[in-house]
Amino acid sequence: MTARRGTVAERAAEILRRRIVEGSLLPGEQLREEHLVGPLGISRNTLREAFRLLAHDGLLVHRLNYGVFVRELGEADLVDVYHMRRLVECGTLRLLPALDPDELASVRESVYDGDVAQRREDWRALGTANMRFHQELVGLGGSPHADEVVRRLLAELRLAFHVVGDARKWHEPYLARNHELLSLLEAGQVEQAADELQRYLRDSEDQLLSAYRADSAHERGHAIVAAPQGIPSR
Amino acid sequence: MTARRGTVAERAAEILRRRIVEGSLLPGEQLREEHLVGPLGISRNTLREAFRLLAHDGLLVHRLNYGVFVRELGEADLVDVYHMRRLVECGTLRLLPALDPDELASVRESVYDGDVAQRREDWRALGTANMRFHQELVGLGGSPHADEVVRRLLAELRLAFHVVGDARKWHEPYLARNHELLSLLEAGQVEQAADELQRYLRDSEDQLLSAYRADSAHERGHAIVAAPQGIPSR
DNA sequence: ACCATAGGGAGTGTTGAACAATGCGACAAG
DNA sequence: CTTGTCGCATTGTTCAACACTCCCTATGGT
Repeated sequence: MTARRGTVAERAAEILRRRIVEGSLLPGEQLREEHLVGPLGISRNTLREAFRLLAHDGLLVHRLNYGVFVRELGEADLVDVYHMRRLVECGTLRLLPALDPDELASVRESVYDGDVAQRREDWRALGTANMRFHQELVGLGGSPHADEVVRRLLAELRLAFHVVGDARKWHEPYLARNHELLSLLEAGQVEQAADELQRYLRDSEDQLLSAYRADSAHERGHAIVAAPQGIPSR
Repeated sequence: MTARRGTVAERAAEILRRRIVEGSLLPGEQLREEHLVGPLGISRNTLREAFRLLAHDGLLVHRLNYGVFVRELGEADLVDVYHMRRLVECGTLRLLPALDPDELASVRESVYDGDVAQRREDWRALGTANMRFHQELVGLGGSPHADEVVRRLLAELRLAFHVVGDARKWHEPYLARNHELLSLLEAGQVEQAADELQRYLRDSEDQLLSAYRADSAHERGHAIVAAPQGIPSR
């Protein structure tokens, strides 16, 4: 019947992860244990274990004795995610040794998946392919730790992408740059690839951040951010 | 009574973490639930939660339906840890903006702690101070993700240090280099500091790896190791 | 001696219910 | 508008029992 590899908690976590990534569960939303135990068909203890797995990926946050909530990414979080991505992704490329052409197979494949998605106008798939591209890029380094960190960073990023919506706008412009990065790697020019990736990530960050600011600007109607001290609020 | 902040599971995890770091629990050793539930005075579910926390830090590994074990670091793991440390620590230093002298306070303090420990010939404390030095170094970058990653890496390293024993030999030579790094930072020469840290970490890795090889050489009678071609190290 | 294979058993995985502990929010008082 | 208190909903933790899986060993065949 259902896939039976891994523990029940892992499978439950996978279901919840999908709901979060696809937007069925929105950032800030609370996940109540009693409301999920029934539909998922698992016990409370197992559900709590699934919560921990997702919290470990940064998708959920625990508030002691109050509940678990879908993580909300603030601007500072976004900046940190991109800071870390530049550190790990660019650093990995820079330290890359000469690589056989077939080592690039999985990278090439993810770019190809992006092409297909674009032709099909399947923007969600394009986003997924784009994420996988970066994952495979880091995978070239062969470092389990780096893989793990990037996996986590990309998972968090999906929270942000969902806030600003419109997957096409965010991912389509970068498909061409993925091609360019791939070409540079195939030519063995890792330094230039790293530099290009640096610009790439900075552009992506800028774009996302300005969208974030525009979004939060018209969203808060009253909550003035830093009310000047001493002045009566009305 | 006992400190009551945080959950019971977190406190239990802290106890176990200390036992692992201090060597009361050796790498490869199995932690059986029934044998720990009593002495820790907690229930099985809570203990399992503590296990998850430590597994997340890389100190324990789960084997499905078989048990949890204290993580054993192989050579490949060590290489990966240092690879990642160079990526994050050196990268952080390189991207550091001009910093106020008092931002270096905590770094200075950790170096000072190392001096004190050396005078007292408390080699365990010297090791701790050394670890904290690197943690504070990365802390200068102000990146929560980087902090978290380095915390994890250093926790794993303690496993390796315990295997080869003799804390003095591993930490004392680096105290002077900590001073040098601090001086470079105080002078605002972040690039040179990053370069020095690069050499620093490479030396540390080499030293630890050769000790590892010497150790495993007379320990294994037959099990030939397939030379781990994991991380491209140079 | 070597390899494959079928139990046995130890220990984890999961459940469900019960009780304890705590933070939140509403309401009341200054 | 702030401060303080109280009730309650929700989580934190415990406990006992059962189901399930994998490791190990012994058995049999070659």
